[in-house]
Amino acid sequence: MKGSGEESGRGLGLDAVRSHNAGLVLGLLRAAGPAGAGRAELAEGTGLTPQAVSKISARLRAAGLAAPAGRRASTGGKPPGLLRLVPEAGYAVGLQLDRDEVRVALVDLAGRAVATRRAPLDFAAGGPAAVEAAAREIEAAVAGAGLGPAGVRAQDVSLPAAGGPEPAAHPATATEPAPAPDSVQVPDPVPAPDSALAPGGYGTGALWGVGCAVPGPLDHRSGVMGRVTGHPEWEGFPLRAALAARLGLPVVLDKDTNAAAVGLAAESGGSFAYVHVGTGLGAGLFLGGALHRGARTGAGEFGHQVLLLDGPRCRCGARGCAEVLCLAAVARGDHGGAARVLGEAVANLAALLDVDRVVLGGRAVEAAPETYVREVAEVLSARAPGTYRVPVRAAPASAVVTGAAELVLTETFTPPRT
Amino acid sequence: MKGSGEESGRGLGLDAVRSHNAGLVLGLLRAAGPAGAGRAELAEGTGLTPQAVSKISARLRAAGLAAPAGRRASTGGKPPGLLRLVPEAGYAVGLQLDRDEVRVALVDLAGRAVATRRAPLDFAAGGPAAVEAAAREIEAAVAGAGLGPAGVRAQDVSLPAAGGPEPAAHPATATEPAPAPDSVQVPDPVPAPDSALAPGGYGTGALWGVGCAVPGPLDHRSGVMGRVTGHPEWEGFPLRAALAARLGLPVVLDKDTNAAAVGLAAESGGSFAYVHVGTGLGAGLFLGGALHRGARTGAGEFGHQVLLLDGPRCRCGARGCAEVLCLAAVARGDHGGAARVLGEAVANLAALLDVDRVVLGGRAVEAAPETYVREVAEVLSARAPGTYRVPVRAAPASAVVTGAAELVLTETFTPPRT
DNA sequence: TGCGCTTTCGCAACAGCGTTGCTTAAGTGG
DNA sequence: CCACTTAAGCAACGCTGTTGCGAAAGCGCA
Repeated sequence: MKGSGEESGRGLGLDAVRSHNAGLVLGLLRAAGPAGAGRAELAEGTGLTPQAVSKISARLRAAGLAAPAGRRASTGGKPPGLLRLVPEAGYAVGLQLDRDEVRVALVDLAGRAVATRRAPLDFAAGGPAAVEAAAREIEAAVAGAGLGPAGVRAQDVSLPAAGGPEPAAHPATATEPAPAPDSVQVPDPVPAPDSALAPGGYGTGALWGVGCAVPGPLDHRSGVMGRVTGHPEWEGFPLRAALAARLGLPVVLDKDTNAAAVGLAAESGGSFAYVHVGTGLGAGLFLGGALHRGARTGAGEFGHQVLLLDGPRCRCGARGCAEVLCLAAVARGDHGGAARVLGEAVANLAALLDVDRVVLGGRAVEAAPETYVREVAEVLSARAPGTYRVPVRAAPASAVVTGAAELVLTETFTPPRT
Repeated sequence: MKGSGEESGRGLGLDAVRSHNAGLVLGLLRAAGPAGAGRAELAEGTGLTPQAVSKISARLRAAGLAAPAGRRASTGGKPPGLLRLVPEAGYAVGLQLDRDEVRVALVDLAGRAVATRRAPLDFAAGGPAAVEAAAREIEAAVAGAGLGPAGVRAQDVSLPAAGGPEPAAHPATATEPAPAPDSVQVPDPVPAPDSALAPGGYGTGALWGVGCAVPGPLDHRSGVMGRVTGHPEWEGFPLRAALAARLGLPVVLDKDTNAAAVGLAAESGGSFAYVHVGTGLGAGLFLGGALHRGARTGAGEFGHQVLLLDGPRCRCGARGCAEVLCLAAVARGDHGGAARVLGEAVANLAALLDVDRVVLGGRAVEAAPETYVREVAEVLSARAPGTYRVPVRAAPASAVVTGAAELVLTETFTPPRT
């Protein structure tokens, strides 16, 4: 009955305030990286009082999510004590079920993948088989990283670091209280969306949940699959519930394009579109600080916009869709032509939504990233009404898996708007 | 320094909680209409405790924004006391500056226009002249309705009701404390976005502000005009500041399409697109409970999406824009053809954003509303991927002016999501 | 008519949020 | 060596929604 917003009623209580502000501070800490941030800049960045930041920081330190990170040089007074995020305080699993493979990424709170796996997948075998295959890959990744039910703390294990080596510049008073190393707490299987920072909730090294990214239509709220093109056997399969039951973890289900968008938003914020060129054309829309899923999780159906009235017929029934034009060019190996068609479609989108930037991804883009970025940017600047140029870049191939993990982490972090 | 969110920092405080919850209750009261609503359903609708609703209601009654509205029949226990919105507790001015006329609507808290005016406007005369003309119309409308600096209370004056007669069904214990009838408080000229409900803020019958809707590009945050097509003399004109200085009232500036969308959202909520067919094609996007303006108030540039690659050249420089195709048909008098082109563009939009419904407006639509609604709905259902059909309807011709006033009122009311 | 039941609703006490006022700590710079 | 500056925390405060409980008010059955 409290402020934990159901869906229609969204009355706020004190807990909502605490959760929001803590998420804001965590978002800033995350953006600050291992160097950490001072309380003054946290206060500046959040609009809160320094004293409020102190109280929130104390709660975060008590929860093990933040730790002191030394002091910065003085600017004439007492040098500020820095605070940093403790990345190994929690992990999220990113799971990508694609048409031919399954990918898994174990991601820490800083957003870094500490373990990744990929394996072939027979998508046509249907939901239960895919759940089983995914669960095995997840368990292997978690076990390999030294986490999971066995209960070994993360920092005791040497992990195959994905990124570069961490700049170990913490000459600090490492007062990290080293919580009881005996067990790893697994959160409640039922998702508790905004109570992540309740005192005592979660534990160091715990798995916070699984974010699952799949292509095709689905319902985000219920976690049930829709009619995946070419795979009618998936329609109506309750993928989220099946994964949650199999793994004993909270699961968030979303389209692959949405997962990538959420992941990219954690890096840079703002409002933008992630455009995916794979089996079809799709887009993830991050607008005004939040992902836009639409009324029925159908937003981002970007490929079936008509670009050429009376053009060739598309599998969707219409004529001259961007998808049929673009994929025909890809099939010919004409990435330049595909990119120009894509550019027109993206320009339509950019004009309609006034996005800050555009990020391209998907297998076709990975095949020739420079071509796509160049051609799309070209069309965009030719079509832009004013002098403003929308930046275009390509996403890494891992954007979807990593973003899937971010679906879980986003519930705790509130990214600072840019 | 408090929770009144600037732009980047959005730390919440108690005041934000109060403001949000009060807005939620006011939104429900507004939706309930003159019949009023019981405390239990307000608690249900907000997710708050009945006791919290009681406290909030007491504040609203003290502020004059809500009043008792009798009792509902018992369901076996003590009959609930009803609460209703007091529409005459405040007014907002809606101002529409179009290319050939100025329109003004004085709107009460219930969203009803209690006075309207329209007059020719020489848009080419530039900003200052338009401001002066608009100010005169506003003053005339306010004086005619018995409000304004003279300070006559609204309920003492017979108003030219725009809608039907109000169903006077209030057999209640009218305990309305009748605040001092001597003066009408005019709010601070500097907008105070979310402190509208501070005890003692605003007064009964007061003007809360002016919402100004104009075509063409502008910056919502700064209130400065951009390059209006065909009227370069408007570029850079600080319309919001000029109006605020001339009128001594807070002013909100936005595109006409956005104003209409906000106004329509107040009626029915949800997420939808308002599509305007006038001098150009534009759209107002109400997504996920909030208007989407985009990074530079440029969202809704709906007309310059390319529908026909290598089609006829548009004034924007591209080829085959929806606008050039649609307006060519309108110029021929071929509303059916224009509507079908519009339908394709709307279908692109609906697929991309997964909206609940589409509302059509603008002069071309007013000329043949049934044709546009029918043809657009036809294209939409032909292109819809699933069985879901997006409802299409036409907006009244007053949608933009009324919505402009709603730009002001929205800061106080939080519409319940649907 | 009387009594039990249901529902409404407000008073009073409460826990928890960020804020304010003030004190103490820990550096820099003349 | 002593102002001066900046940082950080303790304590009190105002305010939020919440909880507990009792009074008020109508229904329905004996």
